[in-house]
Amino acid sequence: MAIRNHELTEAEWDIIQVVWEHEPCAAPTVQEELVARKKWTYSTVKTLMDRMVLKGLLTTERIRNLMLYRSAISQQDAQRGELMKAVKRAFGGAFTPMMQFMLDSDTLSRKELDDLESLIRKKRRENEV
Amino acid sequence: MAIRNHELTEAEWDIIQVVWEHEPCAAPTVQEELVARKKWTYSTVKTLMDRMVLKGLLTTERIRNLMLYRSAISQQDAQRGELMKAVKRAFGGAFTPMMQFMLDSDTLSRKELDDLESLIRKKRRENEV
DNA sequence: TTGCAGTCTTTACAAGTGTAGAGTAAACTC
DNA sequence: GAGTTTACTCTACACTTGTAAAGACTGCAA
Repeated sequence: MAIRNHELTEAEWDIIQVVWEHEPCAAPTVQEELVARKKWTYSTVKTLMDRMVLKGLLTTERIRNLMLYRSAISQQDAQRGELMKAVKRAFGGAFTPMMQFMLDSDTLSRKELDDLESLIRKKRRENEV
Repeated sequence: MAIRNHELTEAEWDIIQVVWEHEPCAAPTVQEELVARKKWTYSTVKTLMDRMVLKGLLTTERIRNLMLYRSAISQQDAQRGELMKAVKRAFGGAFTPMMQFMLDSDTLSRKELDDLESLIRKKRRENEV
């Protein structure tokens, strides 16, 4: 099973996030969940979801005449894909320059810096064991 | 001057990177630089570049009958935009979860972890001064 | 002064993305 | 069982993105 590059579009991100939270779920559920933020009609959501099935991002199961959707990729995989894409495009594929950039460019708040440092410490302790 | 969200497409990234390196430069220069990797014809490159001018990503200056291009956004801005987009889409807009993810998911090598740690130390020292 | 080399302009087109209306079918309601 | 609701299917359309051919212009070389 190859490591596939899961690239989601903006709209697909909105949808799959609702699916992760509610799966298995039907298209109307997703639409209701998103209508406030996105003002999408049912048709729009349903079309997007069906296209995602074609792409292998969601799966369906028909129960009588209700269509249930599930995610076909994990949140982790999608997150990794998105992150990789950014690193590849903007930083030549290497993480260290990206880190460098974040640290140098006031992208991170002081709090975030603190958090990051303690995350690393923790990680390091785990590894040493 | 608002903080614009500079979102570049894949092809636009390829092009602007050459422009950053050579600016001011003409379209044929960019095409020659990219033809090995991308196999784009002159027409393709020129079309992409002109669209980028319309979008405000590049600027032009006509010198006699040569068109010179310059980037209209800095590499930093573009990098930040790309990073922000990923963080926004995949991690709810917060950096700490993204860091957490990288540390937890074997996205980073040991070397990268080391680098990161020393980057942070350095940053911290600078801040304390 | 005619043609060639280099550059630019115009136009096009297929695939992907966001968006949705209209029609249909099943199911609940009275 | 007829009407209303709910969900689904089919079709469409505009915009963006990647890709490029064809034609036009211009300045230098012979």
